[in-house]
Amino acid sequence: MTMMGDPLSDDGADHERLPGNRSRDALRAAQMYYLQDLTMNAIARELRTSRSTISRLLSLARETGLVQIQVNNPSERAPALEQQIRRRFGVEAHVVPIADSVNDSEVLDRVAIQAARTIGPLVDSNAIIGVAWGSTLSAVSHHLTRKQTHDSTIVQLNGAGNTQTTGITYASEILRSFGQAYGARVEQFPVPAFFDHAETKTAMWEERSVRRILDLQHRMTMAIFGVGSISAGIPSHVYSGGYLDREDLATLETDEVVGDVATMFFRADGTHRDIKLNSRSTGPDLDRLGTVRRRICVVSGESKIDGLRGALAAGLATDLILDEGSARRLVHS
Amino acid sequence: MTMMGDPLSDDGADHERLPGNRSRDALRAAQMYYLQDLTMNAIARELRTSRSTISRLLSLARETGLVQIQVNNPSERAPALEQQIRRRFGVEAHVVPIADSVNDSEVLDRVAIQAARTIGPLVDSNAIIGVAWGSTLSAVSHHLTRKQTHDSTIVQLNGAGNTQTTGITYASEILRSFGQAYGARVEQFPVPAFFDHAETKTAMWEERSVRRILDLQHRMTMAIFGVGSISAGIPSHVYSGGYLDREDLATLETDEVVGDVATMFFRADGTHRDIKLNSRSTGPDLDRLGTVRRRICVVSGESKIDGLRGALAAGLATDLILDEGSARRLVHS
DNA sequence: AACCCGATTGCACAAACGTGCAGACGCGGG
DNA sequence: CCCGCGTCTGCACGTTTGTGCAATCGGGTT
Repeated sequence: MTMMGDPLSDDGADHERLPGNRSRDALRAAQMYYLQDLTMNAIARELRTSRSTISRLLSLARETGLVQIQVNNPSERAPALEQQIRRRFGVEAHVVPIADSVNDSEVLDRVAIQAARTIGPLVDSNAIIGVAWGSTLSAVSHHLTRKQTHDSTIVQLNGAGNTQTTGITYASEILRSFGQAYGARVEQFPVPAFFDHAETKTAMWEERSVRRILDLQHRMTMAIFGVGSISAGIPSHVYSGGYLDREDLATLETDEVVGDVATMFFRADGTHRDIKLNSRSTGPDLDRLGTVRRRICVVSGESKIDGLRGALAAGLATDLILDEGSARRLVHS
Repeated sequence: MTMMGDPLSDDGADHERLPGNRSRDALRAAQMYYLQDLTMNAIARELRTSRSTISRLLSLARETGLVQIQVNNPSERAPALEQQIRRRFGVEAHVVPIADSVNDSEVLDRVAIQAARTIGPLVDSNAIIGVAWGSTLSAVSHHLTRKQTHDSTIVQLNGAGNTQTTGITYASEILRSFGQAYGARVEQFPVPAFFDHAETKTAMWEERSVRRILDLQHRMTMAIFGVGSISAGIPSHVYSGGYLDREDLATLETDEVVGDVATMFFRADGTHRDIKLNSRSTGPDLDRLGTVRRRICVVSGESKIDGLRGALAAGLATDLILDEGSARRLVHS
């Protein structure tokens, strides 16, 4: 059989180019597949192309957010764990079901996928979304599903430079993914994670280029972050990646820090007064963070539980996405 | 391998019975399948059961509305046909893509499936939903996806009795399906489709039992109906099912009727003054119908196009779900 | 015209999935 | 206790779907 030119578009009138003619075919195919329950074979016959093309069109439709699949947690009779967490900690919990047997890196991956799909529907136009960085957020960023929005902005929550690398590529990759998925502007925060001297921070915070970012953060409608936990078996990026020296780590211990969100530290009871490092950290003021409408915390792995407890005590999150094992440990003790 | 008792519920604490323990497993499975992209095999291993069970659990999850798949029509750059219809007729169009080659009964079926899935997301709690009857609505009713709502009511739009059968079973099956799918009360309208004497209707309309239904109809928040078309190749139920005698059909012609919605007739220009049969019909007053917030008209098959044109001229619908062929004929002439 | 390079297609095969069927289970009645 | 009946399970098979690969297309450049 020989080729024929673009057999799918049989209404060949207007050739608008940007939306991609392909995406219209994807919509057609998606309607037939998901709304009419035809098989790919049937669709292929009807659109005069091969089944594999349809398979690929459907992939496209899913990836670009044309098709949205949501699993709704029928409110009241949600799984026991989620209810308990909501009652005890006052956050909306999304527990990711995972058997205990799976290894940590797979847990992270699966939590990340589900987090990405849970976040998707919550994003809407004109949003200003603060995004932290770290291994958790990195994993999430790889699985975002696309969603078209107008005039949205992704803003970096805290600096990422350190003494060894500028950290820029790592953090900016994460931001870029978010921006691309939601069609949003990306605003990086080009400062180190920690200043060496608090005075430098004070000075920088007066710079107009910095104030622009701070202003965006001030107007955030949504924040997305993981937590760091000092006691973690595998310590977070922050505690091992060359951001802090021996002396810094010592002051954290003295200050009874249990964890951090976006490189701002807190204690087990949620307080953060007088924690020395915070005055040099570029993360958002935690009191102010607590006023953001929607604050989504993603946690994977039981080792982060101490940090998580602190973050919850501090009321940093409105929504919590975490694996089942951690959820169990959170309530069962 | 031998059986073990209920291997899926490993948290065997509370045995609430009504929600069905099974549905919790279905939720778990659905999350793993649709949100974490695991294969059924992997899920089966993790939940210690067979892949086929997972397959069935997922079916359940879809049927009961635990999983909702929606294909969104990215607003502005919607297919040309839908835009044209919206502009020319002022209704939100949902065109069901179908090649011209398929036969009429399959068209009906596929329009019905897609209609059911389009309606689903629009239904919400405290709704009062008026539902007509006819072959189109019957087909739709077979494909509704479940959705939990509180305090919703399904109310029959027009009587269904005729001289040969009471018509009750047919219409009531449709209503029952809707009620079950949305967890709603069902209010039947136990009157014939047409009274023999207009005075009887007037009298009945004063009865309290009837007034209760009329009152519900008055407070409708949504109405769902097909259209009848007199010129249809295959005439609608109404025109051939023993509801009307030869004389009635003659007066329709005299009155220049082109079609009906819920057994209320109208002309090509959308008017319905002085159409004699309407005074004996039990359908809703068309002027009043036009004030319902959401009015969904489902049409399949090009033969109904004349009736449809009349209905659109009368402004009876806010949303129109129809097959591609009809949509094309609607705009291309 | 000849060439090249990335995008797109259909093919073929492997992986994943749906479903009829027969056996196992739980429960109530004889 | 045994039997019957409806429900649920896993198996086996056929169907449906994903994907690496080679061929083809389109359009831009030398």
